[in-house]
Amino acid sequence: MTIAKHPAEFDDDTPIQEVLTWRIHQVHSKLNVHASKFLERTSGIALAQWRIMLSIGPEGSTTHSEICRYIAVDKGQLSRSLKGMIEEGLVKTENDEHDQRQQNISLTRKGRRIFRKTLPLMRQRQSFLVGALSKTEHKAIFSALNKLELAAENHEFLP
Amino acid sequence: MTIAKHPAEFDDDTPIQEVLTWRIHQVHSKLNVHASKFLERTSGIALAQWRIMLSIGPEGSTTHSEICRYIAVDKGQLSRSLKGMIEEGLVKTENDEHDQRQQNISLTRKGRRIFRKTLPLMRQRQSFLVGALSKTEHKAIFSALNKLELAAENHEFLP
DNA sequence: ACTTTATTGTTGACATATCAACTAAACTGT
DNA sequence: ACAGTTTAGTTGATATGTCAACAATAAAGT
Repeated sequence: MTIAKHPAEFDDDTPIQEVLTWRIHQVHSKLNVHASKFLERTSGIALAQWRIMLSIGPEGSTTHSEICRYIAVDKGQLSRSLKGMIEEGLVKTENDEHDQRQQNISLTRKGRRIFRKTLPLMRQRQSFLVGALSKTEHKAIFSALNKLELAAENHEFLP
Repeated sequence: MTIAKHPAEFDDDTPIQEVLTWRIHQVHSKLNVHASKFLERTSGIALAQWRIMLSIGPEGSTTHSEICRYIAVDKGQLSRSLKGMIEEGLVKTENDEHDQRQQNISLTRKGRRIFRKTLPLMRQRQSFLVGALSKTEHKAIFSALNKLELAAENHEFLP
């Protein structure tokens, strides 16, 4: 059997820095830091909060479970995040008339103000990041991500 | 100002599913789940533990700070992870003769056994994932990730 | 020599993620 | 009408990530 000769040589001639899943992990982490700082400084909100606000939208109202589906966040996590956001006055909830189990969630005036301010900034940021890529890279990274996602969901490779 | 008309429409005509950083977040998360399950089932170790073992290598010995640099993990986190791994008998430490501050970390016999078993499996997994990509996509995703990483580290876009 | 600074690793505090148990309400099928 | 099942959301337990304070040692500057 062949064995990595030195720390972080994942394959005989492939240092860990060139292992795809590792790269995704690293870049994801840095993008996260970047987004969090950016949001913190421009709007004083957390990344998780921004995603939730984006799910709700400035006018609309949604429910917990819709948000969960949309941004694929754990419902427990969401419940706690929303609690914080209500305390901060970003969102408000009211019980649904027709289904006593669910709540309609919407932005408060303050939440809307922040949303309107933040959306174009986040768009600019996205343009800045994507602007670093060529057309080819841009297309390729999306289709590559799609394929990786499918492969990761595929149980074929899970014992 | 233009505003998303509906939940999760990040840009006028761009649903959140097509926002690059969001896609990276999602795919990363699924790859993480996949890797964790895979490691759990094949070797009974956690992803963080595998990364650490990979940093140490089967023969070599390293220090905390080297591992931190290598896999970019927090030193506090690493300290705790190693404590667990020592309890589980995967790694051992001994004080460095020349520098009383640092410890030399190496795999135990058991750790080596698991490492040797796991490395080829993880390579296979990587091949499986990367095998889903075309040559073009493969090249493009790496260069795209590099550029995104640079852009994210760039402070130009941080207020 | 000796004061200052930098590095190594541990620990505490706190935020975030993941998973599972639980209650209440709504739906389903008989 | 009503037993069984599903769905909505809350809460608890536990793991992981992030950040800062700290003690011990080493290295650098004077």
